[in-house]
Amino acid sequence: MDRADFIEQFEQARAAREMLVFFCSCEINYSGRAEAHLPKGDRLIVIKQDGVFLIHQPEKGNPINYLKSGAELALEKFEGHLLLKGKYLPNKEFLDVEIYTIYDLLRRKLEDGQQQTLMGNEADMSDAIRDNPAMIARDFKPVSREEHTKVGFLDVFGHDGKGNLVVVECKRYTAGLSAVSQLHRYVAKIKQLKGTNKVKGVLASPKITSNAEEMLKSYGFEWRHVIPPHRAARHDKKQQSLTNF
Amino acid sequence: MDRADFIEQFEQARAAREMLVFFCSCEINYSGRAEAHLPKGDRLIVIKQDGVFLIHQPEKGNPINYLKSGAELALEKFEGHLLLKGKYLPNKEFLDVEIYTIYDLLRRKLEDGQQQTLMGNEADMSDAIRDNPAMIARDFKPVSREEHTKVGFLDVFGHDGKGNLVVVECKRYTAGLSAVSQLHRYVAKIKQLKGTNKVKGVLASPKITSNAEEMLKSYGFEWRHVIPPHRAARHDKKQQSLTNF
DNA sequence: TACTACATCTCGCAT
DNA sequence: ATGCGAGGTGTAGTA
Repeated sequence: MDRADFIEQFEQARAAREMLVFFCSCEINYSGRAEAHLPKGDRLIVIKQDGVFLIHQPEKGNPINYLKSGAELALEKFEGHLLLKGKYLPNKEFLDVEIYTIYDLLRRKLEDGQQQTLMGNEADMSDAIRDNPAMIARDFKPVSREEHTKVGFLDVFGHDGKGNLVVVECKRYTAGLSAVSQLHRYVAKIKQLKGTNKVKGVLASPKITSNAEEMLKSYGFEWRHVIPPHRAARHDKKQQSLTNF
Repeated sequence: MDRADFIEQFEQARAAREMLVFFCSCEINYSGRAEAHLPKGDRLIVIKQDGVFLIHQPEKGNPINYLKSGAELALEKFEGHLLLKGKYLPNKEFLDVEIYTIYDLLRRKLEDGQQQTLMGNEADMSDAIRDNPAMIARDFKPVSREEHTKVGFLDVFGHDGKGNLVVVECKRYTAGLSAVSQLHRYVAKIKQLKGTNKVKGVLASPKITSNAEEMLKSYGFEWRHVIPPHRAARHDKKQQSLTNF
């Protein structure tokens, strides 16, 4: 594509707050949270209406370079080719793209005010536990869920019939060492805050690594095998009837 | 764009392993690690040569829906419109896109074998500490760096002149509670493994949150103010001469 | 703004 | 394949 034509398309797209995507050959320098350089190659460049700036290589899922929403963009001529300069000032980030060839370009105003509905996240898991406290223990009485406290963010918090406070940490996937550390932190804080040692820690997840289980036991905590609601719905019909009502 | 034309373009692009991007109006269902639904709206769809499948709304940086490299795609007619079905079998993930209108399309084989060079990551930071151990303590002697052990991944490990083992955990940015927990885990493991209590924990980062600092002190650990190399290069000329050699 | 934790996290590396 | 931790993580929610 002709250089002057590209400049015009770029300016019009930005002025109209349209989405702009193009294939090009380019070389990239990033400076900000790190320093990075990517030699010349073919890429897809996406510029969104809100300033989001994405550069994708032909493989792999993540953009190789990017700036966040709110970035400012400027296109200028530079030593016989084009220089597309992006900056995101809040983080002092700069993304400079030397563009050698523009192959193809699309631009369009996209209309989309929709939000995704999602189920099966960690909040849904703590919901299920609150509604079926027997998952944790016969005598477990949850009193709060997803609560931000001075202690931190407790997934489920309650007590049992023996005068123990109970802290439950949920993980949607295999719980590892960091999950145990997190639980340990919460339990320690609760002990300190309430001035008691009668605090139990429970980790609820569909799976746990052997190292994590060992560490969990060394702290005197317990693990409960809990399958997140949406997966229970597909893998276990009985579980579904428990968790979805 | 005409439906039959789109089908042909899609099939050709996939057969030739080209990158394919298009604007469309669509409705999306995802099932796999969670269950999600996104009502009809305008989006950018990107299909990469390796099967990466990205759907972007007109704002925000991350794709609203996606499948990873290796996904299989199939396009079929469905009740008067088109259905683009993606599946990623290793995780039993399914991404179905009902396409109502195709606005524009680009496809091209992109040639790019380049890799990004990056400096200023955590490894560079542990390098700098290894080369300037006085950053941690006058008498600190590093013996290893970036080492995978049974204990975990130790950024810098060494000893001081008083017979203490020293574990250093680096963070490129503000260290929070989880960084302290991580350090605590490493120190505990080292104590257990070496059968000694003479193990010191040091957290090195440019910043630390107040809660994290409090927790750090309660464990008897210490914090060192360390600026990652690439930022030191821009903010402190003296630091540059130390760290870049 | 600072702080915290989730994420359909992704990715690389080592076992 | 699993385990583990980094990431230019991004993003949401709260104090």
